[in-house]
Formats: sequence, structure tokens, C-alpha cells
Amino acid sequence: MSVTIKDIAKKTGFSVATVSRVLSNKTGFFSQETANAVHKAAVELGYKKNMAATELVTQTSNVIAVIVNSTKTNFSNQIITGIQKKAAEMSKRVIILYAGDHDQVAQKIALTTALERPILGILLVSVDLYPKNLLLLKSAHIPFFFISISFKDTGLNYITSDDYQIGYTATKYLINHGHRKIGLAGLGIDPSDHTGNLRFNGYQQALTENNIAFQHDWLQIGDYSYESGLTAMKSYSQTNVTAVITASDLVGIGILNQCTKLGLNVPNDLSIITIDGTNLCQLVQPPLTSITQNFFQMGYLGTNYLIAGSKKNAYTNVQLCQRSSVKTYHFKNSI
Amino acid sequence: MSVTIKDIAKKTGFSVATVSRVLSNKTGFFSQETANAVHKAAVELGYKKNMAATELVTQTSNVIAVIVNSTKTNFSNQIITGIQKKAAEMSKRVIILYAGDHDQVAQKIALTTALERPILGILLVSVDLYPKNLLLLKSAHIPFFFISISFKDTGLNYITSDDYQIGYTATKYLINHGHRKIGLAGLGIDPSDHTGNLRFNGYQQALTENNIAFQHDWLQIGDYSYESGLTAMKSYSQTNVTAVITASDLVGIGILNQCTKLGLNVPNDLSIITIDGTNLCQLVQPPLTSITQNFFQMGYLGTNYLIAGSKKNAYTNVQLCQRSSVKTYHFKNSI
DNA sequence: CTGAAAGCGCTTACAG
DNA sequence: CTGAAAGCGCTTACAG
Repeated sequence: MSVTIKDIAKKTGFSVATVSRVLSNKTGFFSQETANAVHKAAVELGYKKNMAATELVTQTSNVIAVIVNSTKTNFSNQIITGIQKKAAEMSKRVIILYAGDHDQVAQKIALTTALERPILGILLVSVDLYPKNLLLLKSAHIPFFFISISFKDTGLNYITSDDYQIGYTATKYLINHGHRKIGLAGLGIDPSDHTGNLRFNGYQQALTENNIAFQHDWLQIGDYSYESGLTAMKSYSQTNVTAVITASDLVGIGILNQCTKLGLNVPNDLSIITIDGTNLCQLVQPPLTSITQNFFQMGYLGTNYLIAGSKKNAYTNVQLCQRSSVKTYHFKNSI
Repeated sequence: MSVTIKDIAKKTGFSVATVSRVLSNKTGFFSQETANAVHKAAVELGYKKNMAATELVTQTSNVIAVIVNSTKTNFSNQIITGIQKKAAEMSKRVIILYAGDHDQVAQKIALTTALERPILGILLVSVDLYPKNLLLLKSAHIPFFFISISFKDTGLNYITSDDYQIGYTATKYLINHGHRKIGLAGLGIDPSDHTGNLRFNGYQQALTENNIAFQHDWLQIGDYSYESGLTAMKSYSQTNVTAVITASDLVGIGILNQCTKLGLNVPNDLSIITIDGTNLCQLVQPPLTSITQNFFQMGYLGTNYLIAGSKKNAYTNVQLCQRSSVKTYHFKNSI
């Protein structure tokens, strides 16, 4: 049907072996003249390599499969950009597979799609595999690396931000601005949510170091979504909280918009510092102060580790970006 | 290395032919008992099919390659969700390739990655191919279909919204709300931007029908980005425009935020109606009234057309979502 | 520098 | 219902 190396061989009079060698650039195995003839014939015939055949015989591949949550994680684009950058530098190809949103079946399909052909490795971008799917992945004996997620299980390698540090830093920042009644909103703290737990621990540590007794209604759990922010704010309006740390930009915006509905002003009535720092922070009014994660770097380095076969966990740096959603709190001003 | 049908054949005592038949479910070619034995052995050995081999021999594939702009088109997720839905229904797989942002090389890499293996077809999501790359695509003799973009060239098949209608409807809506000095911001009108031209034509038609003479400074061209919105608004502040149609949600938000900087209130000082209607519209204050496109449907139907081999162009419906960024304009109130 | 040949893992007429 | 055999498009020792 389509043109193969056989056609080129016929046209040039060389054997398929020779054609194959020049096309895959096995330097030293052919003369310049031969190469010219072959390349000429290739373009004339409109030859396109069939990688399925190559992968079959070499049992290797230069494609990296990236599995991403199709969820509202608006930062995955940045991670993917980082992945593409590194992949391009190493002449690797990348294909992306959507794993649905907390959908076991969709996750399995994505995984299978990746696994049932020869690939270099798999990058999992903030996807928390269901146990069965994790087993499936492990059984394939293909390198894999997690990005923007962490686990207690030390057998799994990942690169992400230091979530404990994030929780701690955000809290400390607010304390330094005079706040002592500080909410934490939109994350989960059950054992499966390692990220949520780490951030919560960092938050509690900062509180403790500053002799602040944590109150239960300061923690409003959620699923990192806009709706979580809306809901959390309804609860906060019943509390004495003067500032809140939000688990994602979307949560932060939920809090912000619910404040508007309640007739509350940010930052005058409530300060917000959000975690992630995507461009959403600058789209809303007031722009949200954030602990900004280096998503590009996560993707870039994660790809590097995958290719290098590194068996380690790594952290990318985080940056505090001051915008306009946090106000210094003066005790005398209140009540 | 990994387990093949040969291993299963050895273990069960059947031939590879028979194993292949039960594994690919060629009903009628084997007894139930045989099937049971083969399946049992398959799971015991941890067999995983090598699709590269299957694709090589069958010369077909069940994977659809989706090429997307890694640009700030925040609606591509919705399109992809629609694609996945239809693909799942038809038991097709989908892989996604990022084509960079107006990057000829990245575009070519994405295209090549798709083309150099057997695939069912290619879906191009709001990617405008460079001429060379379009040639490359055409020369591959693989079905392809464009989504969320349209062309003058009738040889190219696409599904998108009716952009002329969008321009017309948005303008008409504003006129019905008393506006007669109406801006159009953030789109391009050079010949290569077919979408921009269509919207501009619809806009002009509505103006003409209502005896409004278009003024040049009402049109602020741009590239559908947030920055385009910011820039456009700086110009509008020198004009007498009372309402503006924005080419994307991001442009709308740019206009909105620039208004804030200028001390202008939306919608009291300026009304905004935006095109796209993604969730961004509800994140900002005031929420933006929009002409909402049905991106999910575009993906869903586009996939259907690709699979069916339809050689046609199609349009999905558009919906006007009233939120809070448009105010009825009363002439007497002004000045 | 070049070619003949074997083989990657699968599928599918063909013959029984 | 089952098997032997050819073949998909490529690569790569092996021999020259």
C-alpha cells in the first residue's frame, strides 16, 4: 500500500539492508553516493517510515507516554510543556493519554493504550492510580515516574513540590502579616491524600511554633475544586478566621467569589494565599498572592529522570508571589 | 523478553494460530474449552498484546491521533472530552500530541509522530497547519478532520461553530440592549484568520441592518489572548464605545481587568459580551455574558465524522448565556 | 561498503 | 475446530 524500503531498494538497485542502513543513519556503513541516491528516491517516492515495524524488531521505542488527569488541574499544560522541552532535547517523542477524572475504567484504558505498544516509559501527571491499575503498570516492567504527586510508598518515584514546606511557608507568611486565626481550605486529609496531609502537617507545625492553638473549624476539607472554595467560605463566615490558605487557585477563587456574595472584601475582611500560582491568579480581582509551584521544571526534570532511569524522589522549588490578596492584620482594628 | 502468543501456545499445547484466534476473539474458530485454556494461560503468564505487531500485519489501527495547540486555548479540554467519549463508544483509542504554539517545527514533530505509525486518522483541534505541514498531512493518505477551526479551502473538512452567526448574534444582542457604539476586540482579520473574518463580517452585517456606521477604532485586532484584551481596552478608553464583543474569554477578561485599572466599571461604564463561554466566565467578577460554544459536541461529532469518513463541514450550535456583564444602555443617561 | 537471510510478534488464507 | 506457512516492514549479525 504505502511505500516501503523495498520500493526504494527496487528503485535504487540497492538491497533493503543498505537502504535501511542509510535511512536509519548507521554511519560508516555506506558511501555518501549511496546515501544520496537513497535519500533522493525516498523523497521522490514519498517514503514514510513505519515505526511499528522498527519498534517490533528493535524492541525499543523513542516515545514517552504521558498520562494526565483530564481533571480541572489547570497546571498540567505547564508540566507538559516542560516534558516536551526535555523530550525534544533528547530526540524523544511524546504522546499524551487522558485518564479521565477519578475514573477507574478510563484510567485503565489510558494505561493499556500506553502499555500495549513498545514505549520508552510512562510519566504520570498528578494521577493517583487505583490499586489494580498500579499493579498493571508495575507488571509491565516499563520505567515510569510520577509528576506532581507524592506517596508514602517509597517504591514509587516522583517529582513534586515539597508540600510540607508549602503548608509551612504559607502559614508562616500569614503569621508574619499579623494573622493568628488562619484557615486551610480545599484539600483532603484522609490517608490516601498524601499531598493534603503533608500540607496540613506543615500548617500545623507553623501554628505550633507560634503558639497558636489550631481550631477544628479552620480546616475546611475539599477536593481542590472551585466548588470546594465556595463551600469552605460558607463555613468560614461563621468563624473568626482572618486569613485562609487555599489548596489550589481554583479553591482560592471560589473563596474570593463567595466573599463577594457575602459582601466581604478581600483582602480587607479576609486575606487569601493560594497554592499553585497559575495564571488564574492574575485573572481575578484582586490578584491572588500565591505559593507558586514550578510546574515546567517538574515536567522537565521528571522526563530527565525517567529517561535516565533514576530511582529517586525529587522536589522542585517553590516561590512566594506577593500580589494583592493578603493584608497585614492589625489587632486593634478589629471589633 | 516479554511474553508472546508463542509462550501461550507452548504452555497450552495449541498452535500460535489458535491462540491468536481466541485472543483476538475470532468467534466461531475455536471451542469454548480451547478459549478457556488459552485465557487462563494468558493471565497466568501475564501476557500483554504487542499492538505494534498487530498493526504491522493488519495495516490498520484503532488509534486516533489528536493534535492540539498547546496554546492558551482553554477550551481544548472540553473538545478532548468529547473526542474521548465518542472514541470509547466506538472502542477506539486516542493519543494526544501537542503541536506547540504557532511553532512550525513542533507542529511537524507532532504530525510526524502521528504519521509514522499506523493510525486510524487524525483530528486537528484548532491547529492551523503551516502549508508545508498540510502537504505532509495530505501526502500520508490518512483520514483527517479539523475541529474548532474553519477554512476557505473547501477541500479541508471541519466542524466548528458558525462564526459569522456568532459575530452577528453578539452584535444584535448588544443592539437590542440599546448599544449603538460597539467594539469588536481581540481577533485577527488578515486573510489567514478565517474565523476572525467571519465574525467581523457577521458583526458588520448586524451593524448595517441597524443603520449603524462602523467606525474604524471600534475594531481592535489581536490574537485572542489576555494581552490582546488589555491592549484593546487602552484604545477603547479613547473612543465612545459603550459595549464590546471579545474574541475569547481571555480577551474579555483582559478588557475587564484593564477597565478596573482605568477606574471603569463593567457593566456600568462598558458592557462586555465574550465568545467561547468557558468556565473562566464565571470565575471573574462580574461574570461574563457569553456566546457559548458547544466544544464537547464538536469533539464528539468530529470524531464521529472522522471514523465514518464523512467528507463534509458541520457546525455545532451556539448558546447565548446571560450573566452580568451587559447592561441595557439608555441614551438619556449618558453625558 | 554491500547483500542474503533470519527474525521481531502477530494474523490469516489455505488445507484439513 | 485446528495447524503449518507466508508475510507485514523493518533491522542486524554474518559473510563477503
